[in-house]
Amino acid sequence: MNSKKAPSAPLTGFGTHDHTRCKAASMTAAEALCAARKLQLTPVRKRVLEILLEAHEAMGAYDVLARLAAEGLGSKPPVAYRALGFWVEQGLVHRIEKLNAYVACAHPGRAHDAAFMICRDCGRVAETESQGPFGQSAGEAGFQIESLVIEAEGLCPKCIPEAGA
Amino acid sequence: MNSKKAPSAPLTGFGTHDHTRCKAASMTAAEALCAARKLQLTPVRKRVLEILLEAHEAMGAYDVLARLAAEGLGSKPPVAYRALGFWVEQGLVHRIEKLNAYVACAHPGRAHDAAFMICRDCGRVAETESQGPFGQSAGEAGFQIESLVIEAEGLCPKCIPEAGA
DNA sequence: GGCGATATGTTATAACATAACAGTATGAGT
DNA sequence: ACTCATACTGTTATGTTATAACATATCGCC
Repeated sequence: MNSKKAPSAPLTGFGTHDHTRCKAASMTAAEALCAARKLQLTPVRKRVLEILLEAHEAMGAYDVLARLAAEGLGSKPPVAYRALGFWVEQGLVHRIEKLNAYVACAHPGRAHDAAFMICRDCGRVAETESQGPFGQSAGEAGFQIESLVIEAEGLCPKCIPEAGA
Repeated sequence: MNSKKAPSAPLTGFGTHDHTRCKAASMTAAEALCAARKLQLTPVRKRVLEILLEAHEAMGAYDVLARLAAEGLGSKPPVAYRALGFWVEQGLVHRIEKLNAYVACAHPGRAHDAAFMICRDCGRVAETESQGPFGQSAGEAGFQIESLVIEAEGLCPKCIPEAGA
């Protein structure tokens, strides 16, 4: 009985917000970042980030690719994977392992370990920041953490029976 | 310059231990669990769990399948995926999202949210328990968590230059 | 011994990802 | 301007992971 409803308004968190502004802010952050790190903000890269920001949702690599292809910007998987990989490296896009999907970072410009809440009903994804899930145990084990995946699956406020809208 | 060395001794954590005993204990736990929940411990299911316990390492579904096939226990992907899915549902096997792989639970019989440390050099995986990575934020957001993925990638003690063996 | 439920066997294909190499653009140094 | 090195994109081909759908078998129960 999953509703599989499409989001009625674009959102990445579970609340709404001024999306035009957030998109513009992210693109500005991307430009600044590329300039600072002497990286090329090429048409494919730029467009891939825009696509994710416009969707404001987690998208599969092939979904991104389809949009690129529709615009004549590359039609083969490596084109999409390379651009996505570029942004993931730069921290402006996160990969959601549980979904094999990619989402634009909600906090560009700030270094952070992202944590995600994934609604199994509507599919929306909200990004928050991690609270250091390993406590002392990684340090005690002598393990040197380089990257972190934190993803919760469950029901978002709108999809919880009763409590939802 | 990654060494890609195979583990010299079987281990799931980064330390060694009495593996024969841990395997037997897990199989006993599995039998008890199936009896308690009135689930069938069929040959395929049993063998899949044994394979993971013997490997004592994260294995891909197709690796598990290859071993099943070698023993005449099923040669097509769904056979392996179903048995793995069964154990994941029962909590005796965890899926490592970052590796698309499966590993026998190191703490069978205890309900827990698992967290993993994955060495990017030697590929070994250690299981610990989670510290609740979302703090208040999931509750505040009204998100109802049903399952949790926590995976750190980095260097295990043996693979850290200087500090290692 | 027939029925429902559960599990396995099998075919086929979907979905996700990358290796390898060819071509193109850009920028630095001369 | 020329040439070289570097970085990016285009393309082919293939590898890897996963599941839908349906057929067959097995088991417990009445």
